[in-house]
Amino acid sequence: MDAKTKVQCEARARIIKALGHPSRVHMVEALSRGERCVCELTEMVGADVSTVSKHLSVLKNAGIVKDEKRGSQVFYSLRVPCILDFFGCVEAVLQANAAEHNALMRRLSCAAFGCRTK
Amino acid sequence: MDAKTKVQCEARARIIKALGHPSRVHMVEALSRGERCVCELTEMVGADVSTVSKHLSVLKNAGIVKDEKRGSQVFYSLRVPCILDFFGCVEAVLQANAAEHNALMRRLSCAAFGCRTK
DNA sequence: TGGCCCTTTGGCAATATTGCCAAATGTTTT
DNA sequence: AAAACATTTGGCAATATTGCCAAAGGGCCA
Repeated sequence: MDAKTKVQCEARARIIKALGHPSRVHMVEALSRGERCVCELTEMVGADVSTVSKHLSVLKNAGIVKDEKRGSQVFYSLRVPCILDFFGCVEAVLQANAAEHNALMRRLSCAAFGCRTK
Repeated sequence: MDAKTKVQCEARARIIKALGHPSRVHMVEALSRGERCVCELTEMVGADVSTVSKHLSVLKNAGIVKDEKRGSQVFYSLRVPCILDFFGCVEAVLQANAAEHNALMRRLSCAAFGCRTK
């Protein structure tokens, strides 16, 4: 793998990795519907404020969200709207997984109860 | 966060996380251009075969790729084509990051050399 | 059968991530 | 100024990820 490709893959992976956590997925999804302050996100996620703050800084360092201080609160919002394309494809993978799971279940129950397969 | 949302976010994060590694990004990108055997991917990534095999099993467990054994080789391919939408958005984030980085550099060099800003 | 590929698995040490508490910082209110 | 609130940071233990080596299948061919 040549040096340039390596740097490129690392840059991409860094961004994707930042999205790879349940709480962060949840927060990004909420942010796609509009800005939120840390307190709102904290309430939503149900973890310690400090934990949420650190999650947000991961997203911020990756360039996925931006923050804006207003008074004593900090509001976060998506920096790039297309993040949702992401989730569209994730959904497609999940559906494929579910379909396969169903097929497996069908086969298993055929094996157990002796239904006829081609 | 209610139980259903939690499960949903975990499922999504699991898939995204599987893509969050430089070697895996590289491999998925290659696979988007067609199937590849483990040996090809190994050569491409430049790591130990066992390492590559483990990366592939991460992608497979997430439902991102599928494998097919032919003779003594195993060929991997994408299971869901839209994975590329992913990279499209990642690219957008990278560009936003680069733009911001440039703006920062401009400001810094103004500060250092005293150019005029509005 | 024996030897040679291709691939996966087990094991392990190095490293990174996560989440909480406590404490620090900055802001608004009393 | 003190109290109350919103957020970030430092520290730390628990956990997960990563990558190599060694070893274990399977398949192919002489």
